[in-house]
Amino acid sequence: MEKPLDKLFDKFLQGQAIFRQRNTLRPTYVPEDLPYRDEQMGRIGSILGPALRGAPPSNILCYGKTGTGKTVVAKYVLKLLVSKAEQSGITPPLATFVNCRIVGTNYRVLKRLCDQIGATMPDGSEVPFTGLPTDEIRSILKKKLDAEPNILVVVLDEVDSLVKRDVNQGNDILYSLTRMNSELENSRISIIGISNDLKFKEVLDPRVLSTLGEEEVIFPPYNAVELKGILQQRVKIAFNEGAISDEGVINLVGALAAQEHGDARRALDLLRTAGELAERRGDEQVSQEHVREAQKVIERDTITETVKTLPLQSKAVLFAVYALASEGKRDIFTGECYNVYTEIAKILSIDTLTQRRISDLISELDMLGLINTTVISKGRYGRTKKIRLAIGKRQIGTILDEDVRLSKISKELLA
DNA sequence: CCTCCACCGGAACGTGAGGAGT
DNA sequence: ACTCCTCACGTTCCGGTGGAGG
Repeated sequence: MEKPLDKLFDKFLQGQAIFRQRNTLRPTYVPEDLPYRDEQMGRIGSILGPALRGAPPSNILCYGKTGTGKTVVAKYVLKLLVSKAEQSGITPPLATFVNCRIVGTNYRVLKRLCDQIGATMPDGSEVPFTGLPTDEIRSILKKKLDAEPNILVVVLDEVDSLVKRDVNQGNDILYSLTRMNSELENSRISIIGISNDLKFKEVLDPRVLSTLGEEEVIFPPYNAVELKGILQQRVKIAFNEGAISDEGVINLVGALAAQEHGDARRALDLLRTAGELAERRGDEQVSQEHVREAQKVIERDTITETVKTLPLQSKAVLFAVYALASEGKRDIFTGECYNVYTEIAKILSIDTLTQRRISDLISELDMLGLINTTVISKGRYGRTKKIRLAIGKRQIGTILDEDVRLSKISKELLA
């Protein structure tokens, strides 16, 4: 126990730790330069450029899957724009950033904007979290903006989640923001919407779309070569020299992430986890072995997370599958699963749902990748779904056991 | 070739919680 | 305080179906 720890601390003392700047591998980090996104940066830059001359830029919609650099490019260009304006002695545009997945409502979006541009209540205090009519906070924002000529650039990250949560409300927010322009005398607002969902446009109100979607910028996924380039760049700043054992490590990370539809965030996450793993073990270098291990860790973590956050009914269904699998059954049919589920529900004293509903829950578990199902016909003996656990029994068992309600019955049932 | 099992999965409807408007 | 909507979650009802066995 003492020895490896001793060794580990020694490493830190000698400054031989693996990381130089771990934070540069986190998704929030904006690097000095962004490879392979010249085209997108160019587009956004040329659209925002007029802001330097005091002219309002068009609104922009950015599309692309997760980890394709949308957010980071937006941040990067804005940062540059602001600093350029400052250098030239021009009032810089007000750059604000709102993540719509976290800040989910009309009011809170406005509140965030007020905070970021320093709009306050008439008495100078901060805008309250709640309690004001939405109209009022809107006019506070307007007043502050119009006090002097400003250009406000609003980045709405993950706008699609806004509309997904509530189509009407989402459209309302966007509509009220775009419309605010015509109510302002001195200032202008321009919006950069960022969306993961390519179909996002379809559910958008046409009035909103016509103003919001003036310009569109597409972010394609990175391919394996590009991912490798990005990794190489980050490795230089994130890790100490020689901390990566060989070229193969980066290639492997790149290849694994490329399989995940070119998600750079995943790639960097994988690299960081691999580094942390190596560090924790007191190894001097990150090897391919660490990367593979890290892949497993990440996978396991996401599975654990999805199972944990499952509603109790779904857990009960999963438990039923697990119980049957533990009895050595490889293939489980809906009927059997339902019977066991009924037992479990009884013991848990929760409502016993109908088979129809359970059938849907089973499909959901399939979508989440926790089980695999195929519809098969057993001829004379009917048509049903063949269910299999998609993950290790051991892992499912331990996670389900963490739920107090289920851990009680696991003994009862297996007895 | 037909039958008929045991479920699939679509559709319409019921219910209660939570928000927005008034 | 009140009504009106919308949603998520469930239920009921039911037509549909691949293929083993007659």
